Amino acid sequence: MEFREHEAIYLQIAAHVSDNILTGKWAAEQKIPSVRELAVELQVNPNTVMRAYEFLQNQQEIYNKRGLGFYVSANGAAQVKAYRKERFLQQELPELFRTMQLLEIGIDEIEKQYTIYKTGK
Amino acid sequence: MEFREHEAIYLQIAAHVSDNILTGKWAAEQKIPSVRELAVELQVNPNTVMRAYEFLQNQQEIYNKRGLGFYVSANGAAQVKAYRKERFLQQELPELFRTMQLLEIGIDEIEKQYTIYKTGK
Amino acid sequence: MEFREHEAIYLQIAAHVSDNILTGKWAAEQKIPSVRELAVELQVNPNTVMRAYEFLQNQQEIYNKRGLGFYVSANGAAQVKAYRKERFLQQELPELFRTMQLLEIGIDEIEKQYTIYKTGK
Amino acid sequence: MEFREHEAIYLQIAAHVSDNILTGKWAAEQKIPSVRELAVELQVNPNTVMRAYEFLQNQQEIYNKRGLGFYVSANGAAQVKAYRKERFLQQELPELFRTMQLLEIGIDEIEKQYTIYKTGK
DNA sequence: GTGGTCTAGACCACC
DNA sequence: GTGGTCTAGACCACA
Repeated sequence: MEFREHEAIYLQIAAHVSDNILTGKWAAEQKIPSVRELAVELQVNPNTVMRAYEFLQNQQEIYNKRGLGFYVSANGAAQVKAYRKERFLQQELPELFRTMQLLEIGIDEIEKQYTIYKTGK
Repeated sequence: MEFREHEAIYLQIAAHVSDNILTGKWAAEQKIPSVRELAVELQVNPNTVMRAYEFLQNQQEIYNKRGLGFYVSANGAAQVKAYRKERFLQQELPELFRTMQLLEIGIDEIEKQYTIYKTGK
Repeated sequence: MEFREHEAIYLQIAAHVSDNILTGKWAAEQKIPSVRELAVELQVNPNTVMRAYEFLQNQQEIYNKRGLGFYVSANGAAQVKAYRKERFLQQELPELFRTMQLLEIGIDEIEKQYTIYKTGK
Repeated sequence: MEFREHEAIYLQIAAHVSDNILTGKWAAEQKIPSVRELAVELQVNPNTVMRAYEFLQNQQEIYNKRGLGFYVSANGAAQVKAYRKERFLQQELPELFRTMQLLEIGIDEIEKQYTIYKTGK
């Protein structure tokens, strides 16, 4: 996995884990990779993975069973989805619209690109 | 002007100046506020404004006339716009689409929000 | 290290680092001294070293690993060399020739001085 | 006339005037353009031209007749030439040789470029 | 430990 | 007046 330059690595890891929970790849109550495992896989310092897990624990997407590891929360996926949807509609979208206006890009252009995106996959 | 917590102030200033160039508020070949002026206006240290100007100079949006101050590049607005449009279409939009897919949000939802946004203004 | 009067210190530091990369003293992918270390060694403010490193990063001679330090770019030396060679041939040399003409100095004089230089070392 | 970015304008003007004296375009004891004339021609502030003239006066390449203007010194050309030749041999050339060594450029390459330069003109 | 940002204040060359 | 550089010192996020 390669990391973007300008975002903290632990946040990128958290997002990555979040994605796996959201898509159901890691189901509720299921154990996720140990800190060390993931650290080796991603070639980062274990502390950094730990920080990502702590972050997700604070958001109650995952929880810790002492001595066993981290597990996906019962309603993990739902929670993540609700949280991110909220943020998407309240923050990201308005920002997008502002940018569009500044760059004089119409909603039709977005639709066009969307079609391209969907067919291109 | 108020600054967001998580982004470097000098980058926010640069973005602000960039916007003014993009919208044509500051036309090509026109002088922009001096480092000291803007520093007073924004209530930050002159060094911070200086960093923002350096950044924009590197991107060739503005240039310096020795002893006179900073000026908007001849094709400043066009350049900024082309650069940002490119980035928007190549990077931000695909990312947006990926998020939409993940959150199961359709293009119709975007259109709906867009209408709300436009009428709300 | 002593600094010339008329050139910004941070540029002299950058040139110094560049030389070390060019000569292969600091090999590709190798860590270079931390900002603080070099600041102590050169007896300058850390900010000044930081500016030098920023400059070199912009030129893609070095890059930053978050939390770890600055590293020589993969093709750092090659890039520096190509860049400087280009500049030498395209800019410095023609300027030299113009000066020679103006001062009525022939190529033979250059050769003579070159011999002196090489033997004198 | 266009000015290089990184060198003080008044020094570039001085060099330009010096060239004219050196080549004999402006002969000894002959009047050179007035400060204002040159300022208009070069589109710079008269103060800047004045500074260049002061600089040349210090080097005794030109002198001032009060109320009349600036004149090329009796032995202006000779003086300029001697001064610049000295600097060329003592400073510029050794620097050049050092660069050549660093970039692994031999004297033969210089000769080759010189031939190209001379025939190209 | 690493870089990154910011402030305050100073001094300078240049136009 | 303009930018440009430098220092000292602080605080922060990140690995």
